[in-house]
Amino acid sequence: MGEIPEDLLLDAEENGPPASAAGGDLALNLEGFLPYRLSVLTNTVSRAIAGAYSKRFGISIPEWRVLAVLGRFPGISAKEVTKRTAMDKVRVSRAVAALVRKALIERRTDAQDRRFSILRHSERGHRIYEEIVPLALSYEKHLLDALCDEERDALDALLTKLMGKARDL
Amino acid sequence: MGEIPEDLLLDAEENGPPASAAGGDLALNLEGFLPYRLSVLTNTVSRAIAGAYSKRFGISIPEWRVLAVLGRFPGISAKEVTKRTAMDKVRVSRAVAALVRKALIERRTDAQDRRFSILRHSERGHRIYEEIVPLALSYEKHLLDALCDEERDALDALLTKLMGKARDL
DNA sequence: ATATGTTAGTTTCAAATGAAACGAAAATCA
DNA sequence: TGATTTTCGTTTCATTTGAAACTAACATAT
Repeated sequence: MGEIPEDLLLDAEENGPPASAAGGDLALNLEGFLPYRLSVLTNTVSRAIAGAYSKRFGISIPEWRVLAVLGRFPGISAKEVTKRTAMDKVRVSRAVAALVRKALIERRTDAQDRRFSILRHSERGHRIYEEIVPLALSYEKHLLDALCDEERDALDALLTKLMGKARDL
Repeated sequence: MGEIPEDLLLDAEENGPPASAAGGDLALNLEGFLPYRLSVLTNTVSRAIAGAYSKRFGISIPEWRVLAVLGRFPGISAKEVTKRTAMDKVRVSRAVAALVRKALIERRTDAQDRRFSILRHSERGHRIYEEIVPLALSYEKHLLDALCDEERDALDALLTKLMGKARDL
């Protein structure tokens, strides 16, 4: 997404009101439109975090996600990673391939069912993981610093509710 | 992003606890990690809305965003679109080119400063815009149906606060 | 005036993306 | 047993993406 404008969430009328307000009462002002606000916030956050590790460790966002989920669930298959990261299988496949190439994870084949892979951190991958986790957590903490305890609980509940609704198209 | 797993925001331990909890106390569980939750929610929402118009009207998400912002601010330049959509100038340039090609917007050159373009809906573009706006709004309404009035106000405030924090890396 | 710098917008090029087709392994059915 | 279907994961291919280089127009400084 690139540049984040300085005035996105500020006064929408700074450049004068729209010349025509689009027909009737229907008008969509992007600045206040929930899906749009979510999108801008998410991209801003993702970029900030990625910026903190992508250059330094030479890994992409999908690669970091795989590393992150393997930190909590060592030994799971690519299919499991798919479910736990909400990435599609092509992305996971490529991220896993890249991490194997960089020797940050190890891949075995499940002897019981040879369609499944068994993925876990390599030693070096685990060290990198342990370096990135505090970065990620501290950025999350930075974000949450804006909120008091009640607000955090409210946010948690709101995101859960919205996610529930978003799922049923 | 593709497939959204069914159990993403549910019990993280359904497949048994992690074999090892990643060294010390630092542990990042993606399911509860705010940036990740935002990302999944945003992608789910964006895809749902895009699905409602992209096939039917043959326009992409960036194109729709340009159309949307021109609905509220007819006659602005590509630079202005860039600021109001939070898209980088390359994306805007291509979206504008595509919309011009499809005759959904008209592009003139500002006589005062010939570097600037002047963009506005064509008749056909405006009709499409007026068809999509209710779709977008109804999806937003669907999302917000999950919340009561107080929750909506809370969400609004929370997003504003988070955006403020997200901006200062 | 002429040089230097800045801004709006486009193009280039290499990388990321995902739908669809694919191969291999396992499960189900005959 | 052999045939069909399903599942895990990879590959292919066409599209999308964005950083960097570029052009054109304007601004500023000398």
